Amino acid sequence: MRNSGAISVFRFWPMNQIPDDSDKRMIPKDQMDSPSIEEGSSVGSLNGGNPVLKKGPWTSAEDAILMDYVKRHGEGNWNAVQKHTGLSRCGKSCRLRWANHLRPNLKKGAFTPEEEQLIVELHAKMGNKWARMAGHLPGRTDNEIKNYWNTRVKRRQRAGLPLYPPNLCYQIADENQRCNNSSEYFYYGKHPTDSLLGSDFDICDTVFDNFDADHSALAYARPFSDAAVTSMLSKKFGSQKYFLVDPTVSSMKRPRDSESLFPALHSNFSNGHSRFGHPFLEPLRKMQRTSGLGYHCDPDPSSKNLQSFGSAIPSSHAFLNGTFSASSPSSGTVKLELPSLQHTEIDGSSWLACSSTPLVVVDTYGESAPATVSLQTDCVSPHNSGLLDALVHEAQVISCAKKEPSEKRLGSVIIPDNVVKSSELSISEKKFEEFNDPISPLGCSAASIFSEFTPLIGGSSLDELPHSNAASSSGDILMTAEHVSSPIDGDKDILIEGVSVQPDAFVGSPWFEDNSLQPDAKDYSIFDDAIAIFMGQDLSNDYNPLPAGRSSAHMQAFGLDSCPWNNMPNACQMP
DNA sequence: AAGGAAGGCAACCGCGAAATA
DNA sequence: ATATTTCGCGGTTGCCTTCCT
Repeated sequence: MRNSGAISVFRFWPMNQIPDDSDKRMIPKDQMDSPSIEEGSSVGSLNGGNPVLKKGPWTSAEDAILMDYVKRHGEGNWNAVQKHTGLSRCGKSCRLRWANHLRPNLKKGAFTPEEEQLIVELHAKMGNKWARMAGHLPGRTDNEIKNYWNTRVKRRQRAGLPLYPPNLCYQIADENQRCNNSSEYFYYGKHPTDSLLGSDFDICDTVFDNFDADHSALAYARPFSDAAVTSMLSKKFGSQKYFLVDPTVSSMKRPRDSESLFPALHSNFSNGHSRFGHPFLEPLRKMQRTSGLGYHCDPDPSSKNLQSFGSAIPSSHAFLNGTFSASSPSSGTVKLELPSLQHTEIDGSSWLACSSTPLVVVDTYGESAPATVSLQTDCVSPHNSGLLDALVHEAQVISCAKKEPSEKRLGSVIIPDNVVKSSELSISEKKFEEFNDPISPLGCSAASIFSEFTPLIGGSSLDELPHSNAASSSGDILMTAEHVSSPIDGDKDILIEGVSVQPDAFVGSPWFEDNSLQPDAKDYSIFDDAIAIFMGQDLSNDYNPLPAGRSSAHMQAFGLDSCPWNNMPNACQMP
């Protein structure tokens, strides 16, 4: 029994995990001396008729017993395992062991780059739905994926990199545009609430099949079912599971200071202004209200500007990295579960009811009284999804609303006219060329964005590519680049980077519909806003020094001497 | 070489949904 | 219809290994 069982077990172990003597290595010290841990001794001892269920690492003998049981009885009815075999393991533990280690066709070992990419994409769309993600990765377990992701989060946090590759953003953006044109934007249920119930959120299995490492040919990406995701997320928010804020990780374990990791956030904290008036931040507001975090709820509507967000909302990384930086002076621990590109709201219906929800738009410049605007977006807004396409959609909304400049009706975000007028940011093709200059700081920085999915030469991990390498290796065309410079922590500039994309990614999109030949600065500003969100780019840490004159000129133009985000779109205040 | 920190992995726990009695 | 059981998922923890100082 013991020998044969052990042999059969070993078939499923990778070479580096053969559970021979290593079993003992894994045994906690307090169990090492216990006879029950020895091989073949896992048959439960009875303690007053109730077997003492064993915990901790499994021995090969236990594995053999479990496998033998499954062979005979099949999977399921895990609680019966202990009864039939005497194995001192609870059914739960048996199921877990089987699912994660013993079942056939398990793929062991490190994830391949393809798998890693797939995980990233899946996570961008699904969030922390490990089991579902595992369904897209044959031979991989949810636990494996989960561990991989958690490791990735930590690793990229340390590196100050966004969790999601930019090409994901464009893939979604491009696809959303296509779907928008075909009137099947964002949800597929008969009614938004159908999918809101979370019943029919399915990721198209073909989405990632053709995902190419060089991201030159973006596969069809079915747009997210934002409502379904909303359901998922709202559930989490409803249970106060927000982003994970782990002060120990964030403030103690990070080798880099918090500012460098979440510079945008930091800058927001520093300046009290958020760059993004994104409604997905509202849940965090609520969270803060209840958690006592830094958010100051100002009852005065006139003060409902971005300062509220600025105090605690990570404008980029918090959402892009899936974890909330504790660089903020948060005094408490708030759990923020969400995929990096997802946001949600506490009340899942609030955003869906967008058509009837007036938004109070506050001009942070104080040049106009708060205005109530009606959303002119499609009723089904992606705001609630928090996914990539949601952000893209919002940017598109902004862009579309631009067509009505006199009313400043921008859906959910208002771009102050004066920003554009005074920004000197009209980007010409010449500027593109300038920014595309690989020598220029921006060129390098922008290109660095794409490091993640830039094929490595001799590298083993997609995560390890240094920025500088990517800068030169990226052959993408830098479509837009915009500097917004402002002193951050002294002489640091914030570089709001343009994004290198596939040239056709936005051609024909609302971004350029009206100004395809000479896109104005507003388009790019909007575009970059969204991109900056997507990228989670280390806006202040990955900054690249600008030429002094240029920098100062922009600073003056934006009036950013004291606040780098002053020119940012005003937030819409949800009632 | 030693100690500590970080990484990585396996397993457990709590909760909720589904199935069953 | 209700209570109980089973199952599955996601979050978290603990331990070992590896890396760094």
